[in-house]
Amino acid sequence: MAKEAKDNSTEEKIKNAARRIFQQKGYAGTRTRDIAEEAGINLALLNYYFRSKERLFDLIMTESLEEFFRSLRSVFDDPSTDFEEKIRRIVENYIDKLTANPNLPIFILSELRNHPEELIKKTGVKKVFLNSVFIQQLEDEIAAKRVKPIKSLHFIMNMLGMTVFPFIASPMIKGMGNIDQTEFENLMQERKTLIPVWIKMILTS
Amino acid sequence: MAKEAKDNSTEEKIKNAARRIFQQKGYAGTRTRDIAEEAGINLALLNYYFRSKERLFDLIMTESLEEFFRSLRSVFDDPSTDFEEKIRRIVENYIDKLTANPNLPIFILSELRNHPEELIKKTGVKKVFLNSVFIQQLEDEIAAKRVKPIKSLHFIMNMLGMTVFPFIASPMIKGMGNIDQTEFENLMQERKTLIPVWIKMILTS
DNA sequence: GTCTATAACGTGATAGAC
DNA sequence: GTCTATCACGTTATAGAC
Repeated sequence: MAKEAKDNSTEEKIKNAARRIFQQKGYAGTRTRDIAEEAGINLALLNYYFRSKERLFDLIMTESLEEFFRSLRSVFDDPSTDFEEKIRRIVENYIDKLTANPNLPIFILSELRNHPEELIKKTGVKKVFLNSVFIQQLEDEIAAKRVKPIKSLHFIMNMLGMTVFPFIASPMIKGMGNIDQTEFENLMQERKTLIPVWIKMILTS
Repeated sequence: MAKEAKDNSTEEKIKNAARRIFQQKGYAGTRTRDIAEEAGINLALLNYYFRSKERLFDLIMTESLEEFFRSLRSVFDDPSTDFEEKIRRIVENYIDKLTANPNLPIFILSELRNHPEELIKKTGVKKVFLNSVFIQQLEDEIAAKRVKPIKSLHFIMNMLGMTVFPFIASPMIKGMGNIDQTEFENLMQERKTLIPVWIKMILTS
């Protein structure tokens, strides 16, 4: 073997630790010592590889955004699926990603509070949504009177609200329903099929 | 005048400054010096009145939770309004409160990440929701077959998701739609009447 | 590349004059 | 009650040996 597996290199170990802790505690709440300990390395190595806490954070944030929006963009702009199929895929995609990584949305949205303009740019969020095939298909459905008129932003807020909000509020939801993590995840699996049905009801009834 | 107006007392000035900054930057991201400056007083006074950053934070958090859940609880448990009326009032109540205080949900939910158990207790969230008149009315509607069966938690996630999520994600929403704060608030006003209609569609169509 | 030791700095908190 | 000055400590970052 000429090289180590990427995941075991020191650099990757630090990045993985940093990702976990930054996403859980946010930038200000994270100490570089925690990252070093989580990575099983010495604190000095963090600065050796990444120069500073801030640069490491920017790297993690950029990768998180990139990784999260890339797959969504591919669904939004897939010309080979119709409107309803896209809804199903988007909901499924989000629920799978957030089940695997429940802290991601609140991490992104918390940090967004403090650096809105700059992070919005990085997400490329305008291109992903406003000019997407998906939104065009929604407008086509409305024009053809196959669905009732609705503003694109209202539609998006409904779909993302129903899908993403439960993850953001999961401690609250679990408290309200007296359920544990497993039961919560089961509910979210149910929502994969329920949300597209509900959205269709909103658009047609 | 025997007493100063409450809002102008030094103690209140510090509390108001602390509320603004804690809610915007979170506990870890806030420096006591920022609070002092925002309040227009000296740093030492903060400790004179509130003993420590942590005690001041606990006070702000407790009051934020209390203030936020008290009015909701009164709607959830009002025996004089029917099911549909409660939906309208809850949505309206949330949208009004969050329009006035948009940082509140992400503040609470971010800090909840780090102290779930303890904050859940303070909210009294179990009593507010699970045993509320509102949820009982939902179950009655289902039993009487006036609405289709739906799990209470799914129902709550939908209602809160549609209502609260846009505020949490507002920088993202504004970026997506290329809209400013005023247009965003107009959309939220529209949602006051739209969301109850959408929820009804989900329950009956 | 990796470590130990430490410098440099920021932040929460307090002492003490007024 | 309010201020200035300062302490005590924790954290980021670096120097330097290996």
